[in-house]
Amino acid sequence: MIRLLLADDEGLIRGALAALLALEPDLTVVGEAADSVTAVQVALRERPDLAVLDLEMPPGDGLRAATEIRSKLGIPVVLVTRHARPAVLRRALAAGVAGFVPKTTPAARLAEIIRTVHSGRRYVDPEIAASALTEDACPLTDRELEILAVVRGGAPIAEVAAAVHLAPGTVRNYLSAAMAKLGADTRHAAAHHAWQQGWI
Amino acid sequence: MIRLLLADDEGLIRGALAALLALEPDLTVVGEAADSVTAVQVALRERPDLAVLDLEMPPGDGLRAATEIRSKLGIPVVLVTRHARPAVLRRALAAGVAGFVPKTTPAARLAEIIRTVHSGRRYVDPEIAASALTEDACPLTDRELEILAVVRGGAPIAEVAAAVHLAPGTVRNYLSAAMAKLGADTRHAAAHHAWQQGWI
DNA sequence: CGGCCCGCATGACAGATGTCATCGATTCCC
DNA sequence: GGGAATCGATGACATCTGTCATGCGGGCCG
Repeated sequence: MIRLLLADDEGLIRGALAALLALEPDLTVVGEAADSVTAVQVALRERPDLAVLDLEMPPGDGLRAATEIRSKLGIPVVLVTRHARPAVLRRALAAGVAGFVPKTTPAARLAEIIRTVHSGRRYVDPEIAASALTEDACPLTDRELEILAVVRGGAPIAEVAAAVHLAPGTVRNYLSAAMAKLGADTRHAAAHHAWQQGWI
Repeated sequence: MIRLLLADDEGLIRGALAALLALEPDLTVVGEAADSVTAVQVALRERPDLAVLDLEMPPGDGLRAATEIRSKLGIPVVLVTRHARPAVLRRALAAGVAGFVPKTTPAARLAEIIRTVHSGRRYVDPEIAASALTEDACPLTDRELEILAVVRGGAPIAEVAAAVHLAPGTVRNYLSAAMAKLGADTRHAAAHHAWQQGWI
């Protein structure tokens, strides 16, 4: 019997996934959580064999919870996400996640994936993995990404500069470089693009 | 026995919801679809008693499918959405949707809601309904919304003007008005805000 | 009819933004 | 130590953007 922790901020989805997994005789959900902080707490209390986490989960994201659960309990983590892009996959694997499942995956496959991961192997969505190998990596530097992340909310440059502790002129330089690399006309278009690619 | 159509573009969610609903003895899923066009086709073929549709579903959105299914089959539609804001609720109700369920709803409630709607009554998430009554309506005009929708992708003003067939100066005027109403510093912040509120 | 409001457009102007050349400080490597 | 590379910053300049005042035409209502 594989004991699972299930975390997703959307109650309907969390409950539906629980119902789906309850159909499997060898799986049992021993804990649920609606945010990443609770997820870690419940994991420490229930000591599940494996954790299934939604990536899009406040506060921050599920990746932090995944890292923490892995370091504190040493159990494998399966990450479920709607935003399945190569860059996201890279970050997830870097964080030591054992399973990477887009929400477009057929529901019937989830149980097998969980068993695969529980047995010590890894599972990565083949389509995303293929893209990750063929697609170019993100051409942006860390600073450029950091700045674009702030820009995404629509903030004017002065605010961005304050947020990242840089001079406004410097921010404009970084944005100029990022826009050139991305072929974007405005910093907002660049931020939009970077987000769609999963870079920020 | 209530015969259901289930449409959601995310296979994992669709399958999980099917598993959840299959637990109820009086509910049966007779058709599934992964996009709004297929949803209408399947509905016409299977003639379900009720349709459960995800709002965020390509192409366009689930609202179009909801309207079409209602007009062609006359059956009640339950709309499930992640983006539950008062403005979205208003649009859904205007389209004749009988049930409005945020994805944060506890999973256990979905079956009751479906029964309620099937019996001819309506169900609207109480929290969203309360906000819809107390919150101010959208202060933006149709043109302002149309323009903000184009702006959201990060396009420069010239492109926006071309997209909506207006002079660039006029676009700036509309944006200026919208930004004033929304208290935003830039058109991008305004577009971001309008989207968060579900206005575009 | 005449006034009035509204949608659309224009022009002018200040301030924000994108581009570019350059410079100081730090680090790394030979 | 010298030199190259990198990061952060500055200043100048052309453009783009946001604001405001204004004008034109078409409905609407008294």
